[in-house]
Amino acid sequence: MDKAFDFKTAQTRWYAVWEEAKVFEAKPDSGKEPWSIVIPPPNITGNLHMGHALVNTLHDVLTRFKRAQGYDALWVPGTDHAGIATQMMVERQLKAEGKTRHDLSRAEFEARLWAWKEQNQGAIEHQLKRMGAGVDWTRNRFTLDPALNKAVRHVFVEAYKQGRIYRGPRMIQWDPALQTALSDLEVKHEERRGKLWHLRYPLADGSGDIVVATTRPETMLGDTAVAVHPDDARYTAVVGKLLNHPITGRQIPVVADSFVDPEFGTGCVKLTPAHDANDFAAGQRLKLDSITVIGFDAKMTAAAGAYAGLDRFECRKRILVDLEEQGFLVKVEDHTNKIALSDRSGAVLEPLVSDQWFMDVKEAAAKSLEAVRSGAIQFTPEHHTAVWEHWLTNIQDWCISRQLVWGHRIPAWTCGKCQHLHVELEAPATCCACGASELTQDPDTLDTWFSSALWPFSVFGWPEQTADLKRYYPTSVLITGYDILFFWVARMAMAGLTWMGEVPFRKVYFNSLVRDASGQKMSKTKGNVIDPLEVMDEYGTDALRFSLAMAAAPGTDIAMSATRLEVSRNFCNKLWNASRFVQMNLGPETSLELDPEFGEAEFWMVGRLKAELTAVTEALEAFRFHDAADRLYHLVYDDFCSTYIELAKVQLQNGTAAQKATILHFLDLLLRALHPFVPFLTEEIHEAVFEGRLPAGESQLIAERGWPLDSPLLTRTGGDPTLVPTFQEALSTLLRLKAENGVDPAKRVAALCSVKALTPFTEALKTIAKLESVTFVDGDLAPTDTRAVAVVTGGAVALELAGLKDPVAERAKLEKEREKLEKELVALKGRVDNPRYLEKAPPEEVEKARALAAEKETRLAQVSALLV
RNA sequence: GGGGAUAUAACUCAGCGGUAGAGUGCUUCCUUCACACGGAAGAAGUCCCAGGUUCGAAUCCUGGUAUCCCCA
Repeated sequence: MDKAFDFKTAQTRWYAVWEEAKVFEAKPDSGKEPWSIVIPPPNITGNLHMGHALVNTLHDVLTRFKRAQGYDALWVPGTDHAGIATQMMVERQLKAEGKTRHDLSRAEFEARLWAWKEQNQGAIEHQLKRMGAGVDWTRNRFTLDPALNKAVRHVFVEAYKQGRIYRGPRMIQWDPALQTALSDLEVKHEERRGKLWHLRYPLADGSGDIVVATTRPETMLGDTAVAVHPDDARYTAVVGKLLNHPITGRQIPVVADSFVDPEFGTGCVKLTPAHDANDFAAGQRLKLDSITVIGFDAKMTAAAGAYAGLDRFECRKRILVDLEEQGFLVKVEDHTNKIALSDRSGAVLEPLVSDQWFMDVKEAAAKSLEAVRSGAIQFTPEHHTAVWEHWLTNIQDWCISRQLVWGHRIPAWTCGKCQHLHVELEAPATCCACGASELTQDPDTLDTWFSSALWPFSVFGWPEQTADLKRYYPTSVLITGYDILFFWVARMAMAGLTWMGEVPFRKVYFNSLVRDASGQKMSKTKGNVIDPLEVMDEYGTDALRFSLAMAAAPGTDIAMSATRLEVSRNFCNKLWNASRFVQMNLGPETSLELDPEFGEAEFWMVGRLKAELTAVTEALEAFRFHDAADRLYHLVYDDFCSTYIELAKVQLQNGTAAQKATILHFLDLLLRALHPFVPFLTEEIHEAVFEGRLPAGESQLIAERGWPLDSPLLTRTGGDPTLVPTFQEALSTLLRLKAENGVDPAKRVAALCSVKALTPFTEALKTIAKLESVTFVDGDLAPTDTRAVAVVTGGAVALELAGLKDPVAERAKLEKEREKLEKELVALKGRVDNPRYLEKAPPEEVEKARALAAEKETRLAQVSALLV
């Protein structure tokens, strides 16, 4: 084995081997219990970013863990067609050629989109392989696959028949840049400094005028009323009167409606039902006319009269000039208002009335609420249930149609002759109402999330009742970012409960956001993006994965940094070198088939392994990835490398094959537990160390081996579990005495020890602490002029330091320890002597406190004795 | 306007009712035969503030303060 772990070689070798061995393929006929998870399908437009790296690491850790535990583990991969994003990419490409999509026919444009998909889909898939993602590629899906399209059409047609999907003119958020409607979720609100203009509207009867306040004067061309609050005494007299519109001269009424906020502006608002969601609703209630003055191109329509053809913002400027000239502009105030922007294009959205398809999701939302309330779906971290409650109880109908080409085309056809609407799975040949054959399909496609919502069952072939569907639905777990709780998780829950009659997943783990080293959100504009592909080249894929797992504490965002990555890279190298050391010293005859031989160190080590592997297993079951990774980190570093290997060095170098086999067994357990986190590293070590040493019938690939907690080795007990910790204490105390007294660490001095139980560790103490000798003494160790003494559990240790001892420093140290012990004892005594404590605290707690107090007291006595 | 989260060592964060923890950084030291991507020793914290519950609170409750996120 090389002196350092060469991650570049390891991480390019093994994926193909695993694929070849079909390690990741589901085994429906294995008789094993199924365990399944579906990937949050990455966009085909995307490249692997830190978010993907995290979510896929966690998926892979869990899937490999479950497979090792003996489940038929299935991780379904796939990609998402990403309607808007993909279309934007291809339109950009066309623009470079000096064309727009309107220069192409729909079929030609679609062909370009598919070509782009074919060219780019491979990128993200390749990047997933680089991460080591153990997905079942034989079940790879794409949201526009014919089978998945069938699922979409099926849902659409059924929901339409049930009245859950309908089409109608509604006020929607229109993106003038992308030329499509958006759902509420695709809108982001931003605060911007604007103005509040106070405009005078004269009463038609000449009895005066009223002043309205508006943030969007250009929409006044579409005013059909002015509204006040019915209880607003200032305006009671004018309700019902007519006004002369300052620009159009049209007469419009003053109406009363309680939606008006009397505190805002003048308490008077103009109503423009065609261009504001509140006004639209008021217009419906009050049966007002609606005049559309801004078109889908964000320019003023013919209805805007003299302003027709102007851009909406240009129109605003012009209209304000005109209002001022004619004396209708009363006042201008600074005003901060929230404006609606397109999450995709960034364009200022225009609320417009438009004919769109909607889905009524009230019933499905109620079912989803119930699923979480009843525990049928469990969230980690739990607090997301509050967000779930809040959103689903206030849910609005979902605008599902998009004016895009790339996506699932709406299966609706209109008869050119009688206008009859057909919603069918397949294109009807003739109109069922009039028999005509001139049917045109709705040009629009569905919101991308419409198909994503069906993902947990469409990937298994639904609506066909496939074997996979029966076996792997509902999936076991969903792991995804909390930022798509509404977009995706809620919609999957609704779809699953509606169409499958069962939750799509039993547990949801919301992973955190990965931020930069200082906790800032990564963004291209800030230039603080950490690219996982570069990280894999620089630190290794295993280091990246381990860093992410270490930091994945539920509910806390991850600050990713070079330091973190270095820690993981160093850890990988440490494990590599410990393995290398073991490997170097194994004779050819050492194998896992030999019966391991146990001594004190082995009993202690197996106890540590048992405790930690149990805790790691529990942590993984509870999605405490950070806890699992952290325990393994310390198990390797502190217990295995720093303590056990040091103790076992003699056996490793000069011991019997059986003694060496014991060490080999421990390494085997560690590697198997670490494999889900660092698959390339462990596979590489497994090959280098265990080739020819595995029991017959055991897989040569660690990816196929079992979870170590089941190992019979872990049931071995015996020895005194306190010995090794006491040895560690004695060792570090002796080293401390050396350091404090300025002794060269390499200088061999004589040591004394009053803890007789440590006799078996004499050689270890001598070797590791570089001592000339270790003499065990009866009774107490008293300090002398040449002897530095320190207290340890069960006794004391000392160094003979003729001419080297620094009595002042040593005394100061002891005094400090005494002070600390006294302070601790006061606190402990205060507790143990308190009758209320004795009465109320649990007995085992009292016992623990008493034992601790006794121990401290002994130690204090020993320290004090040394100070006399 | 509504909802959620976070405040612990210089930094990034665990712990979340019973003696304050990790990694990094810092100080001092070690070219020791697996590893300097290493080893040893050490210093370092009114656990945001104020109340309350409790025998006992960094941990639970209430109210502040600060920061972040989401929804309208």
